[in-house]
Amino acid sequence: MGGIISESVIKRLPRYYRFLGELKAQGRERISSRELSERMGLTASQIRQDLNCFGGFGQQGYGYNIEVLQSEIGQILKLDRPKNTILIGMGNLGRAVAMHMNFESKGFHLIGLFDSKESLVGQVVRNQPIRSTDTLDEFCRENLPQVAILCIPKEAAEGISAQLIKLGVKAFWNFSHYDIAMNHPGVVVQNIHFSDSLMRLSFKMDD
Amino acid sequence: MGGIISESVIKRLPRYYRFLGELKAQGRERISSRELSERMGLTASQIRQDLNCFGGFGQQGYGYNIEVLQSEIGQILKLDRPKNTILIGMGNLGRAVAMHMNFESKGFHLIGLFDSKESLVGQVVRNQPIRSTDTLDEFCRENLPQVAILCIPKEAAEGISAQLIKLGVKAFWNFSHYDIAMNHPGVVVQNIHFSDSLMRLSFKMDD
DNA sequence: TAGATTGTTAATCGATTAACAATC
DNA sequence: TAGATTGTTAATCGATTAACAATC
Repeated sequence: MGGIISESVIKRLPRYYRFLGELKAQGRERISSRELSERMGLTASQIRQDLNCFGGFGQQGYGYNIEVLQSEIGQILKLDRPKNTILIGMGNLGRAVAMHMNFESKGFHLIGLFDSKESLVGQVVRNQPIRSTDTLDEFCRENLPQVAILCIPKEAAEGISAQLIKLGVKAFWNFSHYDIAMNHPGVVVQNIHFSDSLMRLSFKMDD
Repeated sequence: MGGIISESVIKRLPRYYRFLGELKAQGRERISSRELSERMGLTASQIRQDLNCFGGFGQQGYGYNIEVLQSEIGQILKLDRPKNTILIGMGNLGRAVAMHMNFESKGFHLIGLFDSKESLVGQVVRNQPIRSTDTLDEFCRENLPQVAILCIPKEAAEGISAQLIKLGVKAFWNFSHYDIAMNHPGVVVQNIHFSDSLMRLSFKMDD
């Protein structure tokens, strides 16, 4: 409890959070590790092991209170903490990410949108003006974003990420193929690599 | 060699493919497992183990020929095989996926775009008309897509995926939170769950 | 109390790393 | 040939599963 949490456990936490949210929405009050395991396609053992990395949230003979457990996991995931966030790159992908995601429910406050293309600057997306990347330094010094979402090509990502790290950005949601984590150890990164996912899909298809 | 490949190995294959592609683009001809391991942040042992799941692509005392190895991995990933693909859901996300992805280079031929919203039907994206989901059955019987990309909400995904599986779709690239794999064992699925990734990012941020 | 189900320890399984003989 | 580096076997490490005493 409280020690270093393995990547395997971290990967499963958001899924627990989602499943518990659904159960809560269905009006369910309690659930056993066995029933949850059947719904999620895991073993009951694994669920109990995972949860006990963080504390004893259950009760013998009863199981887990769904609302309490979901809320606990939400706190473990720090979804309640406000995280000032900027998004760089307002092409198709950046636009979709900006419009599509429910950032606020996870504590990510989207405070700035940026693009280097002058023709996009000034356009309004999600009630926010697209700003020029020329103003990035100034904006960051004033607003101290902690998180940056990179929807830019690999070549641009190298420079921008170095710049942002200097300006105090500590976490990246990275849609580019530039390997931030490799080049800047200590920074927190989650990658979304569409093409890797597509290739794995291709691999798994029948012969 | 040729046996069952573990998920851990499958996850790394696209990354090998990408790194080798870059080395090739740089004009490099050969590389040792040691040098590749340093560039990728892995151990040389792991690389050799991974590759030897599929065959002996290297040569003692020399290393690996970059072009040959990349091409071999491409074949292992079946990127050369044509895969007729449809995309369901042309909201912000579907649009971005349709415009942004370089499908063709991985063998995915995008042959149809669909949405249930009548106001979108007829619009042209990426040189293709958006079709009504009412015409899905007919279209699939005529064109036999093997892959479907789902950019629709959870509620819609349940029905659409069942429908598509009946129509012979064998693989899904799933952006929804509906758990296709769980409900339809035997079907091939790769999920992209943005919000799970965001939650993991949140978790990893400093306290 | 009896039944259920947790928290936790021990056993198993699989993946990663190390070592080294084979060989280019 | 000597040096380099693979392919592969053995050792280690970590994650998953099983088992069960604790306890609600």
